Amino acid sequence: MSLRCALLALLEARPMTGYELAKQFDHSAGYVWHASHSQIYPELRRMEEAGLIRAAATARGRQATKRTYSITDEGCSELRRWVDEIELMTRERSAAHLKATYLEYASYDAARRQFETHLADHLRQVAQWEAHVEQLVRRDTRLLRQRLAQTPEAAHDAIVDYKVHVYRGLISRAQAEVDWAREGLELVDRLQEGAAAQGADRPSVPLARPTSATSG
Amino acid sequence: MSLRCALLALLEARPMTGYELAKQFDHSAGYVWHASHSQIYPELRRMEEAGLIRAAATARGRQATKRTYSITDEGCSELRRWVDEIELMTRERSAAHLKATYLEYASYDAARRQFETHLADHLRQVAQWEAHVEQLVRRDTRLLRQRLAQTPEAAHDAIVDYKVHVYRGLISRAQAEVDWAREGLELVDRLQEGAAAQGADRPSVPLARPTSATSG
DNA sequence: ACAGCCATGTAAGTCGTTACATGATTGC
DNA sequence: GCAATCATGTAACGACTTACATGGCTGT
Repeated sequence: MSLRCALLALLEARPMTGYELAKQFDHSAGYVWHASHSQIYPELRRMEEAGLIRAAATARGRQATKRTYSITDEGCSELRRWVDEIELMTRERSAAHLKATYLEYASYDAARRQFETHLADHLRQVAQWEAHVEQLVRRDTRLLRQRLAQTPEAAHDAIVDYKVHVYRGLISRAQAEVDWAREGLELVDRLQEGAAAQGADRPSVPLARPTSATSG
Repeated sequence: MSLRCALLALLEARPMTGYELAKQFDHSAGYVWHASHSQIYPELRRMEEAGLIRAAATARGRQATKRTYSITDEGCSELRRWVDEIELMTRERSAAHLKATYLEYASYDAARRQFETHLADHLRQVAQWEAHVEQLVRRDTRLLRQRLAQTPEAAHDAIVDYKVHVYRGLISRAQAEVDWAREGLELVDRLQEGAAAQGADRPSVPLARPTSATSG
């Protein structure tokens, strides 16, 4: 449902081709919900079949056709229905945190690399989102301008403020990840220093322990 | 790979049945990586086939058999390989944030309910994780005691500290979500007050706009 | 006898990824 | 002519969800 409604929301701003939609998922929309073109094209077909969007097909060359989708009234209703419905929380599933739980099996270097990567990734995200927030407050992304242009001025603050609030939220969450990674690096240093007497390259957790019976 | 390695890590502490593993995913392990029994049972079979774990089958009644799995040397190697490998960041995909981006289409009440649910969900998570951290620092979860019992004392700090660090990290991230939800509620209030002159129940974003051509 | 937990599975369907595959248009 | 970008798809696979389905054991 999320991909479907993300597409509806984008098309509410202006009609677009699948290709243009896919590109939006490489920035703006994709900063909060990622999707690849191989997922988008079939979904658009299903949405068209469901009457949520309508395609205007134009010929390109002799075989190819370009399909420009626009939202229908039914699509708008669906969008409204979706935003009014409360979104249930998904269960936690963080590969990075899962792995970090078991870093005692890793070498200190591997543990450090893990946190360094995490740090770099989230710093990059913070920068990206911060740039986007700046664009939003200046109201100068193409899509936002189009959306504002077709909306009474009384609604402009709401449109902008909700988006700014979302990206600021993502920034503080990512900032929490940045801090976590930095503290992780300090932790690895501390653990390695603490174990310096032994001079081991990793905490001495045995690889294969005596299992009850090594039969079979 | 994450589910597989989460299972391996659990079995490294002690042999368990699929049922016991599934229960671990309702607490501890499940606090960072959730999985249901219908996912766990087939995965265990595949892991057994791959030689990562070994099952000890015991009869229950005339038809049923109980399978207690333990990790093999190969499984331990796989676990080591996994922790030493860096975990790539997954692309952002947050349904709550996506929806919040488009709350201008929702009524103020719906927007408020959205943030209230988000707030409640994450407060619950914070409480859960904080309780778990306390257990970890006191070193009194069954699994942790078993893991420590079979490990040289020099490694105990690493085992505990990495886990504590993970859950503290999840707590600050969840705390960021809590703050975000609270600020969201304030934002809705502010927007509604700002629009009070009009007395509308939601920002005046038209449901169905004039599409280029309402043909078909 | 019944409830509640222990224990194990399957089936259908959704969602998402990676890789494969093709062709058109624009600008240099 | 070539590269970049525009444009649209399919196929195979893997991950996950929800629902269905069964049976055993323990204590009251």
